[in-house]
Amino acid sequence: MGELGATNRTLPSTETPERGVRPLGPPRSPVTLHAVARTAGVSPATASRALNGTTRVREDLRARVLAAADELGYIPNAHAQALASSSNNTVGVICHDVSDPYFAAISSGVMRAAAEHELLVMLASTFREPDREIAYVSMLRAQRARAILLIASGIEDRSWERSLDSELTAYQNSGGRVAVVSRHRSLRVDTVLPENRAGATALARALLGLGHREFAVLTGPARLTTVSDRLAGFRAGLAEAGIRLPRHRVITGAFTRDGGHDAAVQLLRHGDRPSCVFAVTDVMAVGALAAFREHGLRVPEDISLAGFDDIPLVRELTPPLTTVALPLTAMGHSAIALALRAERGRRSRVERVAGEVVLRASTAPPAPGG
Amino acid sequence: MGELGATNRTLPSTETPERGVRPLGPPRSPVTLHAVARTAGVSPATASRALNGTTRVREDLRARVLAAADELGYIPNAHAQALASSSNNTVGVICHDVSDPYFAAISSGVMRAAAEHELLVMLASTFREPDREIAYVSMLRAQRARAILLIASGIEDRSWERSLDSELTAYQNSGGRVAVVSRHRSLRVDTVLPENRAGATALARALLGLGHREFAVLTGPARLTTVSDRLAGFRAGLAEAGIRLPRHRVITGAFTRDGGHDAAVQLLRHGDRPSCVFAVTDVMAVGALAAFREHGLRVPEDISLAGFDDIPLVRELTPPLTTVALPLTAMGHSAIALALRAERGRRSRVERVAGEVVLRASTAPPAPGG
DNA sequence: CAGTTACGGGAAACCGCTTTCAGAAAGCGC
DNA sequence: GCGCTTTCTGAAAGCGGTTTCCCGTAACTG
Repeated sequence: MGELGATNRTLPSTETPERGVRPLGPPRSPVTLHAVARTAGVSPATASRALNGTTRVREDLRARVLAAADELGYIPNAHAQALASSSNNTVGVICHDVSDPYFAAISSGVMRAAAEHELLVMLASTFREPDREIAYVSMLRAQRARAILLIASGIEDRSWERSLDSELTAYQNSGGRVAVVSRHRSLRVDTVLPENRAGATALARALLGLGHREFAVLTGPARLTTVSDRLAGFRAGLAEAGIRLPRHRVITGAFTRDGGHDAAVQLLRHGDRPSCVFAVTDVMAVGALAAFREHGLRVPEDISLAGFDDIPLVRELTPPLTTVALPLTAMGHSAIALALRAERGRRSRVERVAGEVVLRASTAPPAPGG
Repeated sequence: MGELGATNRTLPSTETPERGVRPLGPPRSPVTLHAVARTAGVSPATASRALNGTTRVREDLRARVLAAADELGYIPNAHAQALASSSNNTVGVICHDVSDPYFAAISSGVMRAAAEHELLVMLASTFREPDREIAYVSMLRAQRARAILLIASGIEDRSWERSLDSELTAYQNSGGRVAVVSRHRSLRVDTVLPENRAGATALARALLGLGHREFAVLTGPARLTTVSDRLAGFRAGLAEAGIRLPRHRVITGAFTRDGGHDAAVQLLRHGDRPSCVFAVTDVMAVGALAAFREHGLRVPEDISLAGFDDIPLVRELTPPLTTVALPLTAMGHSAIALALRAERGRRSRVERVAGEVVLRASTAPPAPGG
């Protein structure tokens, strides 16, 4: 493919005989720093200094350079800059699925922080394929990204995870910074981690406070600490009231809306119905809510439902969802801050963020006859 | 809310003089192609060729190079590659707000297409600040991105839009490709454009078919063709039944959930209530639904509500929203395809995608006593 | 007024890779 | 066995900047 000569208007008959590709202007070659320097009547070195302000430059020269740059429409070549200065201002963000509202909320904070720091964000979506995740880390390494953010990135397969870890370690050894949001990792990386246990325990207490005694939990892949912590925390909360969670009331599903839906369906198939269901993520809860409705159950009259995360969407549901609210946007923001601060020679560390139980209409005291 | 510094509990003593920054491995300098070539006993040129497969290389040499690269953990420097070959594989995507579900759905397709083409996506969020939009185009120019995608990017201010246009044109003149999704632009750019008029007209017909005669529309900024086309299409549909839309029944709000909410509130303040409301985007409809509920109106018993776009979220609402469904993910995918195809010397063009009316429970025949 | 010092600008090396260009080696026909 | 192609390989010239190093000049010192 014709990667070169991207601007060949003059090639008459190579490809199809289409004409008029370029509407206006000649195929002028890109304006380089040298060109700017020449029209300003200074050396490239001076032009560079004037543009970047790294060193004092006589005011009149500086003005001439700036004028020339402006006149020529000079745009520095970021690749050349990166190469020469061996530094750049890009960060990579890797997530499973850009359309997941959980990710969207976090990345909103990431984008804000990136804007504040004048960083360019390279976003990669793995579609939950582990090899893709590794490939992206590799690509970001090639780009010499200043930091890589793994958002809610969990690989369930042990061996894939190993290669991911080694890739990340290699990246760190070459000076890169890794920050993980909302996942525990064995690596020494900056981490923004919700208080999953405590949050789930608090939620359990709140639900107990409503009078519930019969619970079920819809969980995700057990290997993820997010799941196990929330489950453990919830169990701990129930235990305080002497309540145990029977095995058959813990249903595992995929970490998606449909996973929640299917888990809920499976639960209902049992016949015996808990009075209250906790889905370990809001996204799963959304699916569960739909499933309950399909089965003719009213929430919260027939069954209470609670989630975790407080993605914006759950406020629009009917009924709005009780959940453990996490400052998702702030978490994304923190991740960048952490990674950047780390650059200044800090050792990696974990920032824990608390969740807050928000009782909404999806939970209510159990029906008397329940 | 405290977007910054969310919850740092672990701060030991702010800027303490920490040691032991690099946990393992010496600060080995990055492995270059030359190093690979040296350990393979060939010239850098050959190493490059072996790695990239641009030219035939004797099999044993090729093997040695590959082995050396693997052993040394060689990762090419993308900047150097880009500089030397004056080409790269990055595309830029500019949107208002990454957490907007409309964007999320589209960008999901973008990411998929990017993965297929082995492209790296640089994502920029403008937060609806026009200067930011321009700044990002400039940054993407500096990065020599192969293409820039503008997703639902509309600037309401004329003068800002002019500078954006000139920036984009300059980019095109230097060989860049611009693709716009879901916005009409005067520039000669590749465009993926929904059939907003036809979709809205079809929706109007469907609503008329339910028996409605009293309508209101919640619109966005009038300068955006998305808005004006949908409004005009809706009007045209109503006109077929001899119905006109009174001025006071067309309320303008921001293109957001809250904008829809506020517009709905404003509408209700009028006292006289239409039997059916059309929000020009689903996102606005979500806000409107909430507003109706706050005012004690039942949807669809008291008032019907329809949207446009079919973002995934509206299926989870109660009632699910009637809307004009757009293949959002496919649109994002197309945008990349369009931009890439364009590189091969095609002139820019417009791809129109049809919307399909999906009647859900948020619309019903008007109440008899209406 | 001579001797330093400080300051700012230019030449050139270099960042890490790709890609001509030309030469060496190998293959071929006669 | 000789001359001509055909294949590969290596040397070297960039790609477009940044930055070191050095030098000329102006400013400062006694």
